[in-house]
Amino acid sequence: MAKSTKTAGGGSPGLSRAGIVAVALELIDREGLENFSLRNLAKALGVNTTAIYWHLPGRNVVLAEVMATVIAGVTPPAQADWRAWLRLLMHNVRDALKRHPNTAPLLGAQLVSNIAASLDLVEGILAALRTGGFAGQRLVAAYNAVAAAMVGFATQELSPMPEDAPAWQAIVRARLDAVQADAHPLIAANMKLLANRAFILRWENGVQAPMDDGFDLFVEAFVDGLDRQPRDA
Amino acid sequence: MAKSTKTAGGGSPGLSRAGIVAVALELIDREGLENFSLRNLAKALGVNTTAIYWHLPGRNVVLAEVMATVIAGVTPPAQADWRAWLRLLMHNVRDALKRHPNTAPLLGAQLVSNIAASLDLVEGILAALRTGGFAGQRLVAAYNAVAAAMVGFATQELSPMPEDAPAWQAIVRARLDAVQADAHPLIAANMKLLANRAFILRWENGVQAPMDDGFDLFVEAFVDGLDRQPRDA
DNA sequence: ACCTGAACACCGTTCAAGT
DNA sequence: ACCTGAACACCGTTCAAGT
Repeated sequence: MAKSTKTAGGGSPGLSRAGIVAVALELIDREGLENFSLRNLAKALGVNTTAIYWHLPGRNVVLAEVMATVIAGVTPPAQADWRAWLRLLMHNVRDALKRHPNTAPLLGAQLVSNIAASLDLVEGILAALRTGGFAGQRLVAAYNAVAAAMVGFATQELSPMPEDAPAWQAIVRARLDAVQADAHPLIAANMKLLANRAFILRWENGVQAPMDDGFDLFVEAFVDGLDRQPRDA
Repeated sequence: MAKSTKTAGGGSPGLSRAGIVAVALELIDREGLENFSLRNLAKALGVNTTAIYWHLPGRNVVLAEVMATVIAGVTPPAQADWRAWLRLLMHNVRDALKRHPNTAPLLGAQLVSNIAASLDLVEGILAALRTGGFAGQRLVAAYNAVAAAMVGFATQELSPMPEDAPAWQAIVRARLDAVQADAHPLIAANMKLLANRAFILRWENGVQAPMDDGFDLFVEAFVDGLDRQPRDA
């Protein structure tokens, strides 16, 4: 366990903001968000914990920067088909989170991570909706609906499981085994299709048990429905 | 600061599972999720921290139970109009989170809280979708889409702000002030409508700055769009 | 059965001090 | 300018001990 030469980028002096964030993301990918701490991060960097504070003001900012790198590049290039653009955006966000699923809880649930999103993304969504005919107050409402839809499915699909997976699996399975056909007929009738494939009834997250069908339906429904809403306030 | 007689329900011996959870929710409502700890909870209960462990196995279970009480009662009674049922469900979830906004991050982003949802809710969603004509694999896909839509908007709208609100507001405002009309024309043109009213461009959460228009459009778009999707796989 | 008390192995952040 | 070291005020959880 030697020190130094661990800056990931290979900067000359020692630490750098970008290097710290890169190692933080590696650490979260490997060990999970629950096990991430500035103390562990400092250890991985071969440095004293408090050295981080010279480059970044605190833990929340580190996490915001981590999320910013995760969702960098999700904004599709402009195109005439605004519905296709929105679909592509939603898929890009999900794909980005799939690459770093342990960061999923940081997106959406924390206002901190709002700053992670670029203004180009905001402008892109507004441009797509403007092409679609939305303006004024309706443009803002549609923007908020898109922003929510963009992260709503994937953050839940990919949210991490409890630490002790086997115990968790046992609880959910016991719950499913106890389902009575008279009280919950549709759950009972579709048990094989639902078990570990549906929210609330699963014991693995989207990494092990992807919900592609549900996501595709969600995207199609949302974009189709958005196109059917009135344009002006 | 006397001890005992703080069980909220007024149970005879001392602590009770329900009493602990009730006080935990009060504490989170009052002080926020960031400042919630089992040690604070024990103090509020007038008891040693480790006494909680006799009634509940750990922090995560306490939080799951808290969320269960928050979303208890969101499932609407069955009705013939399945679209109206879904709309009502989505509004009920949002209303429940509005009553306890500090718990919003617990819902959706944490697989733990999955167990907070009742099987009646699952059965209700399946029944509504079955009435709408969904079956088999498409039923499961539609269920997952509904489950995501149900919590996706509200959890983000109501997610808490960073602890030091003024500093946060300053950062977001500075970002908005720096918007250039040539680089981001639509943001610039709609600045007054967007500032503090849109995701990424706000500095207050849904408690201070509700997003009613965005939520209503989200609900209408999703339900309309869902009704337009093919029913069979 | 229900709770206390001590202990273990951690946290984020501040601040003076080094180089 | 950049990092170390000590210190402060916390955490969740385990486990033996009390009553």
